[in-house]
Amino acid sequence: MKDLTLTEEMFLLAVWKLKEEAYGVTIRQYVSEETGRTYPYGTLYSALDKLARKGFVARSTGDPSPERGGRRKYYYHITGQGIEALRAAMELKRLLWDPDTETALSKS
Amino acid sequence: MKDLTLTEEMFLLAVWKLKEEAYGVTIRQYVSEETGRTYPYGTLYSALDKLARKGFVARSTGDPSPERGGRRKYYYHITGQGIEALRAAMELKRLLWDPDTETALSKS
DNA sequence: CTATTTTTCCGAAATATCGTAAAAATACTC
DNA sequence: GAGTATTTTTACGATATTTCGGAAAAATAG
Repeated sequence: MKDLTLTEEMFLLAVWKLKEEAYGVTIRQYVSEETGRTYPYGTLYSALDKLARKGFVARSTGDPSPERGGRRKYYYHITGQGIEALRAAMELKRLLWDPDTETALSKS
Repeated sequence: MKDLTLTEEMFLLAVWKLKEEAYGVTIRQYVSEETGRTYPYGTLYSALDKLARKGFVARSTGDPSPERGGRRKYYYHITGQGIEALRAAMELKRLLWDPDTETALSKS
């Protein structure tokens, strides 16, 4: 099972959070707002590609009827596997982060 | 402000958790147990080096009086900056992960 | 045809990870 | 103290992976 990169994790969370509205631009904007860091499109789409290839997101073509023209959007949806990966990653971090958790060594 | 890699985050958490007992071998073992993944020493020490250079951990020479000989240990301690970095990273993740949190876009 | 929005492309540069043999430092034994 | 066993760290080239930039292309409405 491949791990999630930090940025992958970030973008995956964004996809998850944005639900029906997750496409390139909104994802980028969302991550930018939350992290204070703006990623170039190269990074964004490359990460989304990797997520798709790992089966953590799926892509669907958007309806071609926006407000003022412009290229068709591709929406991203988190998959079951994606949710699972996210949940596992978060679980691990929470476990480690939780101050009450004993370490294996501290029990000696 | 440099970000933490996923593995860096991992090792930093381990250092933090192991407190006075954090040196190469215990760190490696701890991470291995928690994640189910064993990192080679190259990866381990390279990550610790980077953490040290970023000021997130400090290194101190251990007392040379173990049980059965062997090279001197170098203990790692998390620094204030390290704690701050960890806290920030965790905070962000918790925020994003928390299902109740509204997205900027969902408020429209 | 023009304006607009979104995605793609792609090589270069930066980083991360691997593996493992070797070196260093120390205690123990006689 | 010399040799041996033990523990831990270091070194480092080779791979692999990520990230960057941003101009260009695609798709669409007016």
